[in-house]
Formats: sequence, structure tokens, C-alpha cells
Amino acid sequence: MKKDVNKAIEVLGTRSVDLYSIDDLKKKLQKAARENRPLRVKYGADPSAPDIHLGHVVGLNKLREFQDLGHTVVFIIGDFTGMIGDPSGRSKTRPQLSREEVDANAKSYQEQVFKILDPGKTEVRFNSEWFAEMTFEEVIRLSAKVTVGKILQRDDFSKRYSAGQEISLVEFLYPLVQAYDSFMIEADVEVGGTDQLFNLLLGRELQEKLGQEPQVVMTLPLIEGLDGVQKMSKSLGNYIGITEPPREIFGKTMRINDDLMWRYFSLVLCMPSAEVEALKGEVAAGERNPRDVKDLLAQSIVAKFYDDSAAQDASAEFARIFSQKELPDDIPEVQLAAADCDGTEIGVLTLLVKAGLVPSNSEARRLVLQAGVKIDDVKVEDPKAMIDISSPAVVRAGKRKFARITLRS
RNA sequence: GGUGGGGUACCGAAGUGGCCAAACGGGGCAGACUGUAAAUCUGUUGUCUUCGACUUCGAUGGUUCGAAUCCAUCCCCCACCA
Repeated sequence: MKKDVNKAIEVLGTRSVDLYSIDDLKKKLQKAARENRPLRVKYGADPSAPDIHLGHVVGLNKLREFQDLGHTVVFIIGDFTGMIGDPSGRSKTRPQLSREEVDANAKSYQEQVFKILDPGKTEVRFNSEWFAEMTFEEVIRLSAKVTVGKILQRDDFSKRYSAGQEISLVEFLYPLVQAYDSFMIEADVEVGGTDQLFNLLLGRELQEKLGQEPQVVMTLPLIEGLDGVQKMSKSLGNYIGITEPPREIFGKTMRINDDLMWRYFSLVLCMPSAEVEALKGEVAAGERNPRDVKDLLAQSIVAKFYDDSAAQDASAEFARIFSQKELPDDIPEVQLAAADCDGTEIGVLTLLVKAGLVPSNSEARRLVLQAGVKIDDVKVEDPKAMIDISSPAVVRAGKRKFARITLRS
């Protein structure tokens, strides 16, 4: 374990938003060094959305830093809470999951997480371990430790409460559940997004009330998603998943706002702020082209989850399609039955639908009228046009969708 | 239990008898431009055999030449009071 506490504080403090408290962290680090006992760093995962995306990566990076300093990450999978979900059914982000779903998600979680974390320094725990056996009496005793006023302090609760919106008792209980996790695993530190601040702090308080040394709470920025405004999340569909194909990750990264790049450099790639500022300066001064910088970002992100060659391939492919407007190197083949055709000819609209490039005829018509359809590199602008597919034809629908059509004899 | 407010297209939200396939915003899609799937601008965004037809505004039934809009019943949601 690294013994230089000041250095550790410097590393760990980078990118964090809140840290309660730096003194506690320092003490814990000193104690850990003295006793040669790694700190237990908690991170809670919600098993309802098993796709890890760049938003999670921000936290995982921080955990990795703890591990590199010799500490242990306790990765908690909230399987118990996942199976309860939010039975009021109001919250779409808390679906009720079956045991099988939870298990499958948990498994996939672990596989993904170890793209960043060191498995040798990670302890995976399930919170059903302690909650499944809890009696109602214990639940009530536990709930006596926290007041309603306390829970109402949480920002979104107080807003909803004063706006006259409903808050279910389940929601009220969830922070307590998380806090209890901290107690059970004897967390020294808990890391989470800024939206978790209240819950993390509650863990700190609860530990203290139950006679345990309170955890240090560290929050990290929430990264904005592809829309550039809302936080990256699966339910909003504005995310880049780390298991997506390299070309997809690359393309999606190229789609973010130029202004957002810097945050990705810093939060996803952990680039030191001096370097980020330097890059930013070069772009502002016109010395570097924002596209090239974004290309660097996108390649680096792909390389982080795959490797350099995947990154280069994705970049080259992107340039081919969007800069040179050429065809991609792997166009999906679609065979059409002769029965769908009029001899060897077929209407464009039917063709687009049958090839699975658009969901409906009307959609196909719009696309054609908007000059978004090309067949063998020739624009088709008449929705009634008949296309001869006696020899294979390459259809391009919009910028990103392609198909090579052949006629099945 | 009582009172009041609601349920409209992917989302948010107008519309209270015909001009409503339904304003507006967001999102999506397309085009232009560009070194970018950035930004910006423009168009588009129910379905179909598209100069026309059909199905949509919680559900069902009704009034009417005509309903998202009126009536009845029902289902669901929310707040407040008890």
C-alpha cells in the first residue's frame, strides 16, 4: 500500500465535487498506512440497468484510483432492492425484477466493471445477504434512527413535498436501505454521483449512530449525455455504453457537442486538468481543429475499452463514411424474395421497408422526398420510382443506414 | 369518507362542437453547410394503394349532419380536508 498520504489525497481529491471530509479521509489514510490495512471503498450499483455507460465510468475511475493506492473496493449489487423495485410502479427507473433477471444483470455488471476495476482488489457483495433475513422488528428499530425531517432535507423530496407531489413511503425508505449497506460492510469511504450526496451522507450518519466510524463521502460530477444537457442515463437514451461496438462508441462520441469534449477528457479519460486546458487553448487559438481533438477523444475512449487497433479502425471508418461520404466496409446484406417484386423491379418505398431500413411506408416516403435515399450512389427522389434489383444494389437511407440488396431466386 | 384537479401523439404541453391528424417546446429523422453523427439554418415527425382514404386525444355507450371537445357509465392518477 502506498504510504504517502498527501500524495494520495491529491490524487483522490481530483475531479471530486464534494468530500466530507478531507480531514477524515486524511485520518483514515494515515491509519490505513499505519496498520497496513486497506480502506474499504463502497460503491453501490443498481441492478435494473445492466449496461455500464460513461456516466458510471466516472465513478469507476475513481475507484480504480483507490485500488491503485492499495485499497479495496466493495462493489455492492442492490439485488434485494432491485427485486422490490418501486411497487407503486410510478418510477420507471425502478422496475421490479425477478431473481433470474437480477442474477443475469449482476453477472453482466461484474464482467463490465472489471474492464476498469482490478478484480483482485474488489469484493462483490449483494445486499440481500443482510436484508433478506431482516425481521420487521429490526426494520422498525432501524427506522427509528432517522427522522422524517431528516429525509425531507433531501433536495428532490423537499421540492416535491412543497409542490404537493406524492412521495411514496418506499422512496422514503430507500436512502435508509443504502445507508444500512454502508454499515453492514463497514465502509470507510463511499463514492457516488452528486445526485447521491444525501444518501451517502445518511450512510455516514447512520454508521455513527450505530457506533461505527463514519464513512468518508465523496461525490463525483455527473457527466452530460449525448444531448449535452441532461445527465447520461440509460432511460434517457443519451448514453454511450462501454460494451457497445467500437465504431458505435466512436461515432457517438463524435456526436457530442464540441463544448462537452473537455469534460469527457477529464472525467472519462482522467486527463489532468492542465493538459485539458492546454488542448482547449490550442483549439481556441485555432492551432488545432476541434474535429481532430474530438477524434483523439473518441479514439482514446475506444482504446480504453478495446484497444488501439479498434480505435484506429473506428476512426478510419468514420472518416470514410462522413468525411469522404463513401460506403462503409461492411454493408449488411438483405435478400428479397421474388414474390415481393414486380419481375426484377420493386418500388423504392417497398424496398426500403422490406430491407428493414425504415419502419413504415410513410417513413420511407418522407425519406425519399427529403432526398435521403441513394441507390448505387444515385439519389432517388420519386417515391414511385421502380428499382431494378436483378443485380445487387446498395441502398443508402440517410447518413447511417445501408443495405446491399440482392434478389433471391 | 369528503372536496377539488387531472388522463391528448415518443416526452412535456395547448386545444372545450366543424377551419383538428390535432398549436407550441423538447426529442427523433432528413437536407444544406462544415474539417465533426459539433454548432447553425431549413424541412419533417399516425398509417395506407397519399392530390384521396383510414385509425388516433383513458374505456365503453350516447346526443349531433358533424365530437379530443357535449351527455352517461366505468377505469386510472394526483392534491387537499377528515
